[in-house]
Amino acid sequence: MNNKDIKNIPENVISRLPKYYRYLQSIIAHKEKITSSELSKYVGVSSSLLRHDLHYFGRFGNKGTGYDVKLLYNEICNTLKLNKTYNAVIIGAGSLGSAICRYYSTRNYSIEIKKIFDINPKIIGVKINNIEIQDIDFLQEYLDENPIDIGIICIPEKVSYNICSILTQSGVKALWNFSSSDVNSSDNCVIKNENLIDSLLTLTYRINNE
Amino acid sequence: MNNKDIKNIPENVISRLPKYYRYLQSIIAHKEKITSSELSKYVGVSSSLLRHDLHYFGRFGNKGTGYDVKLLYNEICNTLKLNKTYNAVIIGAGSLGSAICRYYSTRNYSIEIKKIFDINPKIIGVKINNIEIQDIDFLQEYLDENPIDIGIICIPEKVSYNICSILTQSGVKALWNFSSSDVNSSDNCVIKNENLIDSLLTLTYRINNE
DNA sequence: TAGATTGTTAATCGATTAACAATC
DNA sequence: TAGATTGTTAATCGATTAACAATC
Repeated sequence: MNNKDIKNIPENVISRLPKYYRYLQSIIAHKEKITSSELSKYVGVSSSLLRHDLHYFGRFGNKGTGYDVKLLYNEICNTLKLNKTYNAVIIGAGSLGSAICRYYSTRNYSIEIKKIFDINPKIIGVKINNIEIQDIDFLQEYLDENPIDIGIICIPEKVSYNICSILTQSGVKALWNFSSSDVNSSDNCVIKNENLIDSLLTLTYRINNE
Repeated sequence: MNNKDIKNIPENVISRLPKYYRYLQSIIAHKEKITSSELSKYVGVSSSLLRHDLHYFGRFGNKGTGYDVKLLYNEICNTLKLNKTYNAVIIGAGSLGSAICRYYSTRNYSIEIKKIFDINPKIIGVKINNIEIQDIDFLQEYLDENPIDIGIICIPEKVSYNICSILTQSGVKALWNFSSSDVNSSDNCVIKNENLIDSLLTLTYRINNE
């Protein structure tokens, strides 16, 4: 397997890697080996699919005995590129923005929240877990001087379009969008729309039909 | 198409309906007709897929002219069962629980947040958008007396397992789980795991490989 | 060695796209 | 009527599962 093929890996495969990763993380301290059927059971996929997924990236197991937990954990870590730190800013210090700020600033998940930006003068200067809320008017200036990888959008849909343009045009590599209107994908920026309303609406369907 | 077939509709189809629904909602006041190719463009699918999706539920269009916006909106509304109100409780009044409470109590999305439960005595009795925070010790009692459809889990993974059992055994029909450990699916309860860490970890992969 | 489990290909299953007859 | 667009089936594409040789 060489790097040229990396681009062709299906989204579905990528989306399962964090599940494997998190389970391995949770057992790494007290378990040395794990088989594909054990690991797959915890994640809720077939062992065949798990092995098929890993096969995109290399050969990490031992025939007969399974996988070394530490080794497989590190391999998935490398694959997901979690060895470096990603700088992020949150746009919007409302309750959702604050919640996400608290969530990630207290965990160690290779993302570092550098600033929160908001439009409300009353809260500018306030700190959330030692991260300062700054005036949104200084966003452009801040981005010009600081390399930011990820923009986390927690503002209403009506104002999010302009802000997203500023972010993508300033070289931000990914947008994680919690506003209720989807951001269209663009060539130079990875977009992940996290629409909580859509998610809830499928729940109401399933309540009635399962 | 008869109701017996309803159970066999693919998840993928269901997950696109809210996207159609939201776009129709946004134009319902100023647009009367829409074609499959217009609507599909906004949602980011092919027109063929859109028509194929709708075909699972019936025939709502007019050959030659497309779909009546109001009519299609209402049909999707019916399909997703959004005509009734779903009672919900939030477990955990931390920043994420509070954020979700504010989000849904100020919007009109067929879900009604009835109570928030928390373990912290300092905030019990406090109201968020007129919804009271109540002692988690009274959860069982509350559920015995009030029919709740949806439980929204915003507490750490370590305590979420017990709470989820209480909820499912008390007849709650769906769990919307924001804790960082997945809840396993069960026969009598619809589970939707909304793992924000997994979502972020796929973003780091895509930043490096797209 | 015997037993177990991976890595890998082929078979199956399901989802999307293409095509076009029906018809407004 | 002529043009446009749906509804619907068949064709294609992609994802999952099954199977088993390789081998620890």
